[in-house]
Amino acid sequence: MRAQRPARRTPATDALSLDTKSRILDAAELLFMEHGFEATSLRQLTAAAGVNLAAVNYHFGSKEELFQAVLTRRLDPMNQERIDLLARYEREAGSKPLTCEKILSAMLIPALRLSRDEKRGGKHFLRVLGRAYADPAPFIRNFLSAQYAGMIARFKEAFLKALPHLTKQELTWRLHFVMGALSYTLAGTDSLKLMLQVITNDQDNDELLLQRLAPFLAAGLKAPLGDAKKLELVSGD
Amino acid sequence: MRAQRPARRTPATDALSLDTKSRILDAAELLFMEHGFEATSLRQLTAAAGVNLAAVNYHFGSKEELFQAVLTRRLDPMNQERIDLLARYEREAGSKPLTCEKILSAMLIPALRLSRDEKRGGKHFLRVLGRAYADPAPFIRNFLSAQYAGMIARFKEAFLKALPHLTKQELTWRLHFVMGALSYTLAGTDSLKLMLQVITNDQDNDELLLQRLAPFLAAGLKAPLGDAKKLELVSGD
DNA sequence: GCATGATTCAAACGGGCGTTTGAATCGTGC
DNA sequence: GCACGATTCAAACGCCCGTTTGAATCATGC
Repeated sequence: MRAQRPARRTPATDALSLDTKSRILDAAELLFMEHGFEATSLRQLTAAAGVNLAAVNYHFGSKEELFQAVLTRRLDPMNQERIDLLARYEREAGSKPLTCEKILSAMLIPALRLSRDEKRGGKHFLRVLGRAYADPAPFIRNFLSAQYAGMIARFKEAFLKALPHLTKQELTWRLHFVMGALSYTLAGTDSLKLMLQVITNDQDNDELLLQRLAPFLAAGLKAPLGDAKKLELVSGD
Repeated sequence: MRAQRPARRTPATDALSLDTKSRILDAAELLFMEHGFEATSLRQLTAAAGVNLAAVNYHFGSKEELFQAVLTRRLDPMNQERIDLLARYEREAGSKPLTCEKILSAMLIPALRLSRDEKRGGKHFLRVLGRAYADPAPFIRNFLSAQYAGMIARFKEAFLKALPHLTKQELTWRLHFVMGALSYTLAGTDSLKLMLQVITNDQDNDELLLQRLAPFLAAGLKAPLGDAKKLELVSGD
């Protein structure tokens, strides 16, 4: 029933006359960001893409598979870029262990590059991704853990060398916090900016943002092990 | 059309025979956590609560207003508890400024208390909340910024005193990161635990978690101001 | 220039959605 | 013990959903 892609291409003179598949992916990226997965209907999506309603099921199979395609289109290259950058840093450092900041850079820079690249969906995609992290739908959760498993394992190994005072378990938690702050920050809904009264007119916004995030995360990662007595559920007064 | 609450109460001998309103709120909290707002239908919700389909519209007006009621029921007391705890700490400290860790405790402890209180919805609510942070629906975003404005302003003021080396703007960003790591962590979907291969059998899970989160966040908040040259978008090799 | 398979299209399918309605029931104050 | 407002209930309303269908159109290889 599904087709192999034929060799046909529209002459690339008009940037708007892309593949049907690409037009669907672009419209989906935008609308999933604006309204979320559940609240975006295939009717408004195909209308925005200028394609027939049935095209999504024809090219992607289902709405869920379309969502996974939206994610994988950007996420696979970004995570590969992270791994490659980390490998390059390690090569350049020779036998010396990388600093925590350097490893963090290998995580943040590809995300920042993507966010600034309007031709690759820019910020739209990162918002969709940040929202997907919090989505309880099983097909999303399974997809994301599969997508991230390799990259996370690779970076955990690198951080372990850079932070020898941490146990494996402690590092796992701290990486969890890092991912939290990162996804929350990159997904950055406007309401939260409003909530914190951040002024965000600037276009180089994200660059400034990551320059602030990196020292924060590096300090957190390097923190000494906690006393396990700092937080007490004191009830009486 | 809407009614004032009458004095009627079922005899509290049976914990399951609550108000219709409370039963709806409890079922909504659970289902919104499991499936999200959009993916939860009023039919399954009212069936789970054991009430008539029309009861949601009768008691709350609409599905959206029900969602706000679910949030406000827990969030208002929790944020008030945070403010009160901070005030108590300040009183106890006299004229000395609070430490960063102490202020953080005032933020984290009420959340931890709530998360461990099964009678107040326990973890369910915090997941709903974490997910709401990432939701693009305007009615949710406006509601959340209104709910948080007072609490955040109060804590920002306290942190400013504890961290005199930070500018107001820098602190705003760091609080943004703190909220990100906190909400992501408390919302903690299982997929992310899976992704990071965290073993989470323990029931006192959340307590351990916050004991790890607090030193991480404190270190991040106390970090020296960044160089603004650490992150470079180097492209060539 | 026709056969073939890929793609597009309009239309319809069955079903679930949030909300409304108006009558039945309940609980209380008089 | 009755009147009245609060609450519950079954049923229906109108609408939009994701998906499927089968015919029309297109692009290509022979």
